[in-house]
Amino acid sequence: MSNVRVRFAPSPTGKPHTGNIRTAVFDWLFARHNGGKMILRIEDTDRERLDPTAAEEMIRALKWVGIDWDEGPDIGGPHAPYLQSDRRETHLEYANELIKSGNAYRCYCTRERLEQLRKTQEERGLPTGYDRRCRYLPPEERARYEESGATYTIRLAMPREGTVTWNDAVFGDMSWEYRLVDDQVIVKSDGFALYHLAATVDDHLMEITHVIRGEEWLSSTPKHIFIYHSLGWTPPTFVHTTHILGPGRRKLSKREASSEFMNFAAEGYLPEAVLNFVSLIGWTPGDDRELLSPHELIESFSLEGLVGHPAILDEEKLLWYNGQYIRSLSLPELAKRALPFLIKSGLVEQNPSPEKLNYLASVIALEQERIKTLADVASVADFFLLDDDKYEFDVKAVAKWFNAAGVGERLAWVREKLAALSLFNAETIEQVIRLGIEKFSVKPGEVIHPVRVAVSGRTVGPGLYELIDVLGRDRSLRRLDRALTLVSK
RNA sequence: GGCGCAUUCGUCUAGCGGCCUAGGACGCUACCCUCUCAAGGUAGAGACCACGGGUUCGAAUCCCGUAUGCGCUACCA
Repeated sequence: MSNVRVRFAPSPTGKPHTGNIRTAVFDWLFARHNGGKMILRIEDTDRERLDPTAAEEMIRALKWVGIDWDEGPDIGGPHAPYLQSDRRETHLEYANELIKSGNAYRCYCTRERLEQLRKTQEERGLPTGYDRRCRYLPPEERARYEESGATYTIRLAMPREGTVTWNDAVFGDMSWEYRLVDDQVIVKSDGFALYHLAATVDDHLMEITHVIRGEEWLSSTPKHIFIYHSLGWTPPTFVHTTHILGPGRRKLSKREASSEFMNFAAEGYLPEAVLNFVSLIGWTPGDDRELLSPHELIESFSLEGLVGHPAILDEEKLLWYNGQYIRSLSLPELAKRALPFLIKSGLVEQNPSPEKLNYLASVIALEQERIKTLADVASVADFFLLDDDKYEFDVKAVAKWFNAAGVGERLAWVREKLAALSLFNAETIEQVIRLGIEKFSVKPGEVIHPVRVAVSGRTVGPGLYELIDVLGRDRSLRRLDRALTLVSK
């Protein structure tokens, strides 16, 4: 399949949804796996729901997660335009062709009549749908409508009998009775084509070979196939992907942070982790691998691995992925990515000096295996960045370690020894602590823990010797002094 | 209501008739490592394969029914 062409066709009606992006990911992996083309098309035919910033945000989200495309509204391509509203004339052209061949017709019914119709159908427990009044309009009545200049929509004249079949790449052999399919409106009274027509025409004209889209489209595929056939075209392969659900197997609601895709970026997730995670929701490489680089994802991707049932997005697992990727990052890279989060939390100034950047790197080196998101750096390493008289002491930590007998004496002793050290590094610091343990004949923890609380304010964190080393002698001594004032005499 | 799709550990999934007394991962528990927290390592608990019928020498795997969930049923996508 070297001529594979797939398209991701979002409608710009709001913030990018995780489900949308996952579909884009599948498109992209499939295109790249086959050496085909990835096309971005913006389906903005719904002028009422249009959100002017949505397309940009979509592009930003796609780029963030690492997806690129070969043709699109931003870069053009051989099948331009890629903004669906710019293709209006083309859609109309084919709508008229459908009318000419008797596969579509103008419908003059008012919205009011349609609403009334639906209401009675619902009341009587009948299947809802258009009653095809205008399809069988007497010629003279039709002429009257035309002369009066009445507005109209264009509807598909669906076959009243027969069955349509196709092979869905995910769900396998599908078959549908045509008589159950409604005479769908394909052109609105405002002259814009509806999805069914627009997408079908564009997909064909853009030579799309595989239509990868959400399973909500499964039920309308018969309409699309009917359009393809009516126009004498060959339908593409349909690939209907199942939905991503929220906790409780409910639809991923806007309430869930994970539904809005770029929240992942804001929360400090790495794009490569998100890509890996999202790829594995509803798709499996077929083996036991969990950690796959973008390259490996592309290499392993196949339609056969697509799963036929919806999946719940498990944020705990995403967190694990993120931790894995954070630990695999080089130090400079991690520092670079964490910096914006530090700045945002006010721990680091806007344009830090090279010295500060250096210090940051050594801090992050100590915390790398302790964080799961970039945002965690701020909470876990704040004491490194706060002034020596500003970092906070954890109340419980103080209560536990500063009240024991002899703590003040040990802390003061350590303070003096550290001050006297000619060479100040993790190794010599450890020697001091060890010496203290021996001198006071106490358990290691009885020296180590109070010192840790003294210099960091808490009981958890990196190894004490490295911690003090990074903090530096002057700051450590100041902190020890500050802690001494808190120790019960 | 009609039509369609789905149903394996809490979660993501492997499985495409015998290799399954159902495998992996996240999470959970215990232990090891250790100055704490992590990370890492080891072990464990966790699924009567939704339920009921078939088909077959043999079914998680094929067929039918039921239940449940989801989707579609718009001049939204």
